[in-house]
Amino acid sequence: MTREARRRSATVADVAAAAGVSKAQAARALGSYGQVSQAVRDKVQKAAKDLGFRRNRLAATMTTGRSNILGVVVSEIENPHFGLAVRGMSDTARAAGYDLMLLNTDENVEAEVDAVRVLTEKQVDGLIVTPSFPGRTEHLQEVIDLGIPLVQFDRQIKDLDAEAVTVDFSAATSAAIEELIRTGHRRVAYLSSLDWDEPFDWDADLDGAPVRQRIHGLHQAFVIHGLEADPALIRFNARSSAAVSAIVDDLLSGDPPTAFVASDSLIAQRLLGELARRAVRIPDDVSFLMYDDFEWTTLISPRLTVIAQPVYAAGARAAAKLIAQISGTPGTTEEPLEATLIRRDSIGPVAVAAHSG
Amino acid sequence: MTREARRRSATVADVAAAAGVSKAQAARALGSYGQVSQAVRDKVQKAAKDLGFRRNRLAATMTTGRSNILGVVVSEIENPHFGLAVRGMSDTARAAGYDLMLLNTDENVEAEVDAVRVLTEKQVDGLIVTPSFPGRTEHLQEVIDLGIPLVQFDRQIKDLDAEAVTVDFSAATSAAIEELIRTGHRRVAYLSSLDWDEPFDWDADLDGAPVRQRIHGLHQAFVIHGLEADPALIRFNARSSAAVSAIVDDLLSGDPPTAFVASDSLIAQRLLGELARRAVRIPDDVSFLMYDDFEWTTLISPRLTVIAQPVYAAGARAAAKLIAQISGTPGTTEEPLEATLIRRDSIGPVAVAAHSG
DNA sequence: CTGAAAGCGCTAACAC
DNA sequence: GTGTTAGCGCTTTCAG
Repeated sequence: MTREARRRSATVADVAAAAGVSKAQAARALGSYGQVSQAVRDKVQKAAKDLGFRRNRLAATMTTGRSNILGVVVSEIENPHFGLAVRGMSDTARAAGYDLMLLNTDENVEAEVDAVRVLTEKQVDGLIVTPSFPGRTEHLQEVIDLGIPLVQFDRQIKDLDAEAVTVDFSAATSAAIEELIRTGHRRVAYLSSLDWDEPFDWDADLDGAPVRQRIHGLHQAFVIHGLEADPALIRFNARSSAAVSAIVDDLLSGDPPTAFVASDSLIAQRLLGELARRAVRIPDDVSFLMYDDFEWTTLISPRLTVIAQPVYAAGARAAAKLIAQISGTPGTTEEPLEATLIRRDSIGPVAVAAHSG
Repeated sequence: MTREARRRSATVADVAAAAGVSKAQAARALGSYGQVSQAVRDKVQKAAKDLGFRRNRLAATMTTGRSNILGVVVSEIENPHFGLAVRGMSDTARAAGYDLMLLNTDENVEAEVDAVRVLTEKQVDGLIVTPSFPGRTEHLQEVIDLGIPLVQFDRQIKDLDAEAVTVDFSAATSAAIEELIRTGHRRVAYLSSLDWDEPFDWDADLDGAPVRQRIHGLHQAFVIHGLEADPALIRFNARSSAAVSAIVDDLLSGDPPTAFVASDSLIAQRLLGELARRAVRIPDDVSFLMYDDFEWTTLISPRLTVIAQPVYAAGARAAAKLIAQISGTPGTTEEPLEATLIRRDSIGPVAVAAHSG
C-alpha cells in the first residue's frame, strides 16, 4: 500500500513524440520561450495534458545553471522571530518565482558550515544566512568567492563583503538604557541565545551580531553618564529554560541586577517564568525589557516595554536583495530598518532596598 | 562588486583528470561508494581539495532519481505552532540526510496546489502537507498516483490514502468542554483560522481538519448533556487582528458567548487583545481556552487553561514516517500523540448576570 | 518557425 | 579495483 514504484512520468521527448514535433519545439512550447507557432503550441499542450506531463525542473537547472531556489540558513526556526522573517522571505520569493530551501542550525557553527555547503551543492541561486559566529567565516567567504550571491540576515559580519539586512537598534537601545539609568538602574543584565563560551568583557569581539550593537549601546549609555556597567551581567547561551534558570540563579546569588534585558521573545518568556517562580516582581523588584514585540507582551501584567523591530519587512527585504543580486539588478538603496522603543509598564524605578550604586 | 560571473567549479571529471584516474573511480572516491583503493582515494581527495571541488547534487539526482529533499507545505509558517513543527521535521530530516524545502500557503488552496506542483517538479523525494481544504484534493491524489510518498500533517483528509500525523484531541477536548458545561457555560464560541466561507452547521463537512475533531468534540459534549450548542458561535477565517475584531464585535452584539476557545496561539493573542480592549474580564465575564501551549500563557493573568499538544514530536514523526516511506521501511506503529488539558485559571463559572441558558 | 545534436555533472551498468 | 560507456531530462546553439 505504501510503495508502488514511482512511475517515471512523461518527459518532453514523450510529449514531443505524441505531438509529432521535435523535442526542441515541444520544450519551447512547454516552457513558453522562443518561437512556436500556435498550431504546435496547441498540439503540444494537448499531448502534455494527455500524458500528464510534469516538467523536471532539476533537469532544467542542469542546463541553465539556475535553480530558482533561495537557500535560507536560520539559527532557530522555532523562534517566532525567524518564523515571521521566513514568512517575509517566502512571500517575496514566491512573488518572484523563487522557492525556499530552509536549514536550521540551532546556533551551532558546524551545522551552519554544513548547511551552507549542502545548499550550494544543491545549486541554490543564492543564500540568506544568519551567521552564527563571527569567528568562523571561511565557509561564507568561500560562497562569495564562488560568486554565489549571499545576503547576511539579522547579523552582520563586517569582514565579509556581502550585503546585510539588519535592523538599526542604536537609537532604540540608547533610549531604553537611558531610561533605565534615569530611573536609577546601575546593574542591567542582558541575556542572549548566542553561542559564546569565552568570558565576556566589553571589548569582546562579537562582531556584527545584533547583540553586539545592543550590548555596545548599553555600554555606551553607561559610559556617557560616567557610569560603569558590569560585564558579568551579560550572559549568553540562553537557549533553554534550564540554561536560563541557571543564569538567573547565578545572577541573583551575588550582587543582583536591578533590570533584565531579554534578547528575544523566547528568552523573555523563559526569563519571566524563572523570575515569577522566584516571586521577583516586575517592575517593583526588577525592571524588564525585551527585544521583539508580540501581542502577548501587552497581555501580561505589567505590559512589557519592548524594542520592536520590523521583522517581516526585514525578511522580505533580504529576499528582495538576494533576488536583485541574482538577477544582476542594481540594489535600490532603501531607508534603514529602525527598531523602536515601545514604552509600556515593565520599567520602573529601582527599589530602594535593592539599590547598590 | 555584486556580480562576478559565477565560476563553473570543478567537476568529477576535472578531479579525475587531476588525480590521473577515471571519472568513475573519482566519483566513487568522492561519494564513498563502491570499491576504491586507498591510493586512489588519497589522490582523488587531494585533487578535489586542490581544485575546490564541490559536488553537484542535482546532477546526482538526475541519475539516481533521489534528491534527498523533503517538500514541506505549511499554512502559516509565522505561527509558532508550525515553527516548532518544522523544527521537529528539520532535526529528523537532517539526521537522516534529508533537507527541507518549505513552502507557505497562507491557508490559500491555490497556493497549496501550486506549492505541491512546484515541489514535485523539483523532484522532492516526498511531501509533508497540511491540507488546507478538504474540498480540493486532486493535487494530493495526483501526488499519490505518481507514487510520491506523502504524509499529511496536522490535518487529515480521510479520502486520501496517505498517512497522516495528527494529534488526538478527543479526550482533552471533551474534558475541557465538560468543565465548561459543568461550570454553567452554554454558549461557547470557537475561533479558527481555517479558510471557510460557507455558513456553518454541525453537519458541515470539515473533514479532517483538527478543527473538525475539536468542534465535533464540543458538539458531542453538549449533546451528551442534552444541551444544544449554537453553531453561530463557531467562527472561521480568524487570520488577522482585524478579522478577530470583527468576529468579536459580532459575537458580543447578539446573545454573547460566555466562553471563548481559540484554535491556536496566534488567534488567542488577538482574541485576548480584543477582549481586553473591550474590558471583558477573564474568567469573571467570559472563560477562555486555547489550543497549544507556550510559556507566555502562564505569564498572563489569569494563567490560561490550555490544551497542549506535542508539536515538535508530531513534526519529527511526520518526517520520520515520510522517510520510512521513501526508503521502503515498514512504518513502525507508534502510540498516538495525545493532547492534554492543562487546567489553569481562565475557566470559571458563568457570571450570573450574563447567564442566558 | 523548426529540428538535430550537443551537452550540463553525475552515477550505473558492464566489462576488464 | 578500475575504466568505458551510456544515459538522466532538459535547454541550447546552430542549421535549415
